[in-house]
Amino acid sequence: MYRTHTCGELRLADAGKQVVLSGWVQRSRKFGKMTFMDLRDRYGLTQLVFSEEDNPQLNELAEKLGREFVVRVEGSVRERTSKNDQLPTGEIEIEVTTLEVLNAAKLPPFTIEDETDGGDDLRMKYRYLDLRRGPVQKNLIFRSKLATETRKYLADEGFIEVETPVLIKSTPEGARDFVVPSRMNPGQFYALPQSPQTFKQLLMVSGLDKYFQLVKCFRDEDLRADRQPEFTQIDCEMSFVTRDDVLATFEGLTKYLFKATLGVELPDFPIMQYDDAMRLYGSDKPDIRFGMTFVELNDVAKGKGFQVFDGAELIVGIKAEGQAGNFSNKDIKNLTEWIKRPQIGAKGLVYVKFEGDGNIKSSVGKFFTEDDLKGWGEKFEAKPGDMLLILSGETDKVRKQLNELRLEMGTRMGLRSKDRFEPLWVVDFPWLEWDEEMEHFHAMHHPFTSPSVDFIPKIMESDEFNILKSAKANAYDLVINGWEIGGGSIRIHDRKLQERCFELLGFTPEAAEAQFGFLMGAFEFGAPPHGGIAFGFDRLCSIMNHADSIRDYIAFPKNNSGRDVMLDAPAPIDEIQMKELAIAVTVEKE
RNA sequence: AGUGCUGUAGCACAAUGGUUGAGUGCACCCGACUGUCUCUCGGGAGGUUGCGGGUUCGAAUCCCGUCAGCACUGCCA
Repeated sequence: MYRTHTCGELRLADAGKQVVLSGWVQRSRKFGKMTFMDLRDRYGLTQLVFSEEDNPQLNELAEKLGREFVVRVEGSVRERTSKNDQLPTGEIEIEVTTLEVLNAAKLPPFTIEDETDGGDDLRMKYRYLDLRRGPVQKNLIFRSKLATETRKYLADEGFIEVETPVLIKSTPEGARDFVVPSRMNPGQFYALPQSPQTFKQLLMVSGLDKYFQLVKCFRDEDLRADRQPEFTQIDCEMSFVTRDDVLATFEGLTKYLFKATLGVELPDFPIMQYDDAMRLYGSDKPDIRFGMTFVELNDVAKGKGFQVFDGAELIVGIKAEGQAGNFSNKDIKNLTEWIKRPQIGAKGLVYVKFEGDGNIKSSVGKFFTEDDLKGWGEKFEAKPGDMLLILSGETDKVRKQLNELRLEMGTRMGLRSKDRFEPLWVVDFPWLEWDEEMEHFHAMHHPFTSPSVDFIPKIMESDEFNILKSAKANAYDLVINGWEIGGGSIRIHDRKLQERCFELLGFTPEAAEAQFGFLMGAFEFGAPPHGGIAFGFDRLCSIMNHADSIRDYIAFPKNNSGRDVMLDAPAPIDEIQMKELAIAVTVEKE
């Protein structure tokens, strides 16, 4: 027998028991004629004691054991003479009578401790050692708990989990597909799903009514701290529902998950129009933990002879409360440099300081009178001590830039508290987006998203650009603290509307039929109205725990360039394999 | 594809805007210690400064290239 107990469970009440423990040697401390050793497993640490006087051979063997040796010990539990109140098992120790080395261990490349000395890349190369560390195990345990609670809630709500295929068909729309060659069909390829979208819609046609799946999805796009090429979604679909039915169900799920795993009671989720989110926050995923909403100045700042503003499509600013005294000219200059970096790309930054003594200072003081600037202040309800930061330019760009500035100022002013979760729904996204370069529309969400009911007749009948562009999608995103956690929509379930949608997206009827004929065909056999949502599961784990990267919640993640550094994958394959698959490599590396 | 930061001992980092000896901490090895638990104390070993080239009397340091890691932009329907 390898063990009667784990390394985390023995207490003072167990004193006197004969026990068997197995685990890894965390660290040993030689102290004169005694040796203390911490034995570790997933459940905790237990101290082992060896004494040269009681058992010289055993003590000598114990002294030889290095870090991470795997051992099995027999012995008796006894009360410690000096206790350790930092440790759950700190009141007891094991007086070892038998010590068996199950496996020796080389010295690990970094210390396997909660506060490791290893850097990220080294830890990823030896991820199996990194995963021995408490904080990393804690993350995976959290993830497991979140998955269990998700299944529990959705099962109680009557959802059934259905597995959908991983080898499917490539579609050119949207993200790049990972592709798998077919040996039995030379020259042909499967694709890995970016999401089980069409399958879950077909399950609705089948009458399964409420479907969910914790499912791996794949996208062959560049990575970020919050983006991996393979990731997990809580994928759901429901029949005979309106938007508000879906929102209610998944607001319920989100609240339940926060309560069950973190003990956090979330407030009710406000619903924000996409247009308002863009106008007030410059983002479709606003961080509403703090205000500092945008105020537009076109009506009061134009026509005064300041050419930058006069030529701008939009003049818009934020108010940094009480910051007039905190930003020197040098600070403002640095902030201006920051926002002019190519990643943000603003042309310049205008400030107005309403100083505590009533003076007004501004970078555009020579173009505007004090009354002008006071007028701006009124729009912001600025008080003495406040500072305005103003950008101008093309509407879309300037909103995006000011969004970055707002978030940066929020961070600097300590307004983005990690203790608070502020969820909201963003709704009524545009249905179509005009692509200037390609000169055609593409779906903002995806081509199966239904337009809002009011727009359906117009879309079916009109080809007028402005009507099409103004159409709203019956789509919704869940945003928490400025992170997009999930998104979904009410789907199209009518063949004619779906055909019209593909037509607007530039598909020929033949191309639409070739790619999505199976779905449109299904719609003709009694498809119910339906809609759904998908949550980014990895992302949900990381935001719930304030992690910087979703990698912390993925057992074996890929690095920045999509490589698994532990496996050293991807890698070339054998000539024989290539031949069998009827494929050839034409370029080694670009 | 682009921009930025980083690369020095097993690990984390230091070394003036160029020259003398590339150091510190952790880990490791040896020794001392009967109540340690971040033990303590004494001693020791450990380096192609990512790689290639250039400038110079002299390069970890400056220049060019390259590779790798990270962050961001594009991209992610």
